[in-house]
Amino acid sequence: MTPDPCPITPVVDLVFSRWTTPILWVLSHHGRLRFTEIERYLGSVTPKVLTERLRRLERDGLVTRTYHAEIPPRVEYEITDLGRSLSPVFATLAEWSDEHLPQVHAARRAYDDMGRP
Amino acid sequence: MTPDPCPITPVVDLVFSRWTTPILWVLSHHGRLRFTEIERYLGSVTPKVLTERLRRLERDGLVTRTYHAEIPPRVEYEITDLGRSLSPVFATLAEWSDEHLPQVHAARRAYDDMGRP
DNA sequence: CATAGTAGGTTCCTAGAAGATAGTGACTAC
DNA sequence: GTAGTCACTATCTTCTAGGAACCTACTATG
Repeated sequence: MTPDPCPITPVVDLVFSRWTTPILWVLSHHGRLRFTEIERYLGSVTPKVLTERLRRLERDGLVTRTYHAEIPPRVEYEITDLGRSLSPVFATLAEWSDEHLPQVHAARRAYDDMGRP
Repeated sequence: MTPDPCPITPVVDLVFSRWTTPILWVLSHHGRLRFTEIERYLGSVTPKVLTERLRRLERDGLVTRTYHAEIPPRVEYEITDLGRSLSPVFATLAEWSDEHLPQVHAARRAYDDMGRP
């Protein structure tokens, strides 16, 4: 009984699952990066999760993975045109954030101060 | 060591956690709704999770909750102006979806067909 | 009188995802 | 021969979303 499901749910699952936006962000701002470089930029992600996310982004066509069979191995990740096409979405979101995020924080303070000790 | 964290992460956590977009969607398209009406529109959400999400949206100032002390009780939820201000974000996202989602599906098919049996 | 139904939840329990920790292979530098 | 590099995997623990059942306080039905 879902007569009117939200039409953007598929995109939300695609683009806004955990770690995907930070990964796309660093790749779009620093170009081609190696695994450990992404890891360092993100700061707190574990290799297991980062591998999972990158594999998924690769499968979805948002990043490319280039493996160089050297010792030690070298793998480079790069954002694709499809991934870059998301930038208007991120821009709109950043704009909303600048304009309205303070209101959210104010609402939270008001809610927390109201009879919930 | 996060010299350049993704600036939209706070908004992503706010707006794109599980069930929040569908909830905002039905509230923006059907106006003032009761708990069970939202439940029916979403179809597969459990009351526990729906309560949690609505409380959080209320705290963040994106929806209002109006309690009528009747028997049986009646509670109405409505989207706020702050919540409505997100519609450009959703519109950009819907647009991207229309234009690029097929490419994502094509990328997935290509990836799955390529040597991963 | 005894069920059954109603609205808006809560309580308890389980399954799956995220996260923390340690290890691997094949080399190089000290 | 010990330590370090890189891109991961393997294993364990925690955390959260989800499922099923129950609650209050009433009304309507048989």
